[in-house]
Amino acid sequence: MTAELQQLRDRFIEVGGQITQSIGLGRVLGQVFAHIYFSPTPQGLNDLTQALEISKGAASMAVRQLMHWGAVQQVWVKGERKDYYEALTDFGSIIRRALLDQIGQRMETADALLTEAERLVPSLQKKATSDAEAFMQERVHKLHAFRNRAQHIWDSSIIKLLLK
Amino acid sequence: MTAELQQLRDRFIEVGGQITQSIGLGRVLGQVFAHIYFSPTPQGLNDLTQALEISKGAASMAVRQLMHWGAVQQVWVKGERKDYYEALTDFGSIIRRALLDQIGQRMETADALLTEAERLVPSLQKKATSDAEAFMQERVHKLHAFRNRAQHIWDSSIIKLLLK
DNA sequence: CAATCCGTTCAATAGGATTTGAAAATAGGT
DNA sequence: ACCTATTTTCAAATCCTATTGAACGGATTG
Repeated sequence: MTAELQQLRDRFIEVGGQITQSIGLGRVLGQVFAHIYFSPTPQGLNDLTQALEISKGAASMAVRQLMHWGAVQQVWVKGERKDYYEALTDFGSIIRRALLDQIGQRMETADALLTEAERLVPSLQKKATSDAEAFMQERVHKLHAFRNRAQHIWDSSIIKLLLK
Repeated sequence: MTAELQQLRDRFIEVGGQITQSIGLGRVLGQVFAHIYFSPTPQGLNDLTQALEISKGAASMAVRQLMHWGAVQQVWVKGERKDYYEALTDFGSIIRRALLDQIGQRMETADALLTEAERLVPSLQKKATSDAEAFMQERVHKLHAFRNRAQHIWDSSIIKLLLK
């Protein structure tokens, strides 16, 4: 491989790390995927620790996360005891799974709170509502309306990504 | 305001902080917005520092960020010198602006790299390409293809959010 | 079955991001 | 023009998260 190509590859690894870092997944994850993605041969943990100068633990964790999202798969290299990995390239599926995994629970947390708020707030309508209570009602209501719209947009975007 | 309502409000503030925290925007941002959103009257920096127990600096920065995304607007309270803020409720627009702002540059960075890669890689086709070079070509090509599709999905999702 | 090789775990640490708070800048009032 | 109230800035400190690496467990080999 020419020095030029190697340099390009390193840049991809760097940018991959920046991207995952910036979305709160840690630098290593993106770097590991980029490294494997640009490796013509399956890569073992050793290869990762050496190429990226990270610890075995970090490599192990990153690879497991990537497997969980189907970004990487284990391959069998005959005559070798080590685990080897290669990249999968259906980015749509990968991102879809990662998004569902990452954002799913947060949506549930927010949903739970909204549901509780709805349970509490409508009961106010019966009382002679103070200004403060009426205001609270309106705010919760607006939030609820947006939640429904967001849900819809979210679902249809996810489906789009899912389809080839 | 009843104790129950106050408690609910605090929970929204807490969850708001968790959400912005988890997407790498810092806890304060979400808390400040939630506080203002659930305040019937315009809020000054003092109100924020007291209610959320944060420093004046943090409050100032959070408010400015929120203004930049149109999540909050300054309002004039007559007879007061302080700046007061109230929440805007067009969440679609707010999120759209925040996304464009946050993800925009990253996309550009990645784009620049891909463009450079494309510039470098096609030139390889003329040479007698080694296996390594052919492989690199294929990988860059797949990435490029995805980029185009992602661009399309991104744009149409953004437009959906934009429209009421 | 002892020795070795790998992968995983997790407490400790390093590194980085967030927050503070004092100082500087700005705007308002007299 | 000065004084005061308020906001903004940014270096320093704090807090938190990602990463390390030693210890463990499981699996393979001779």
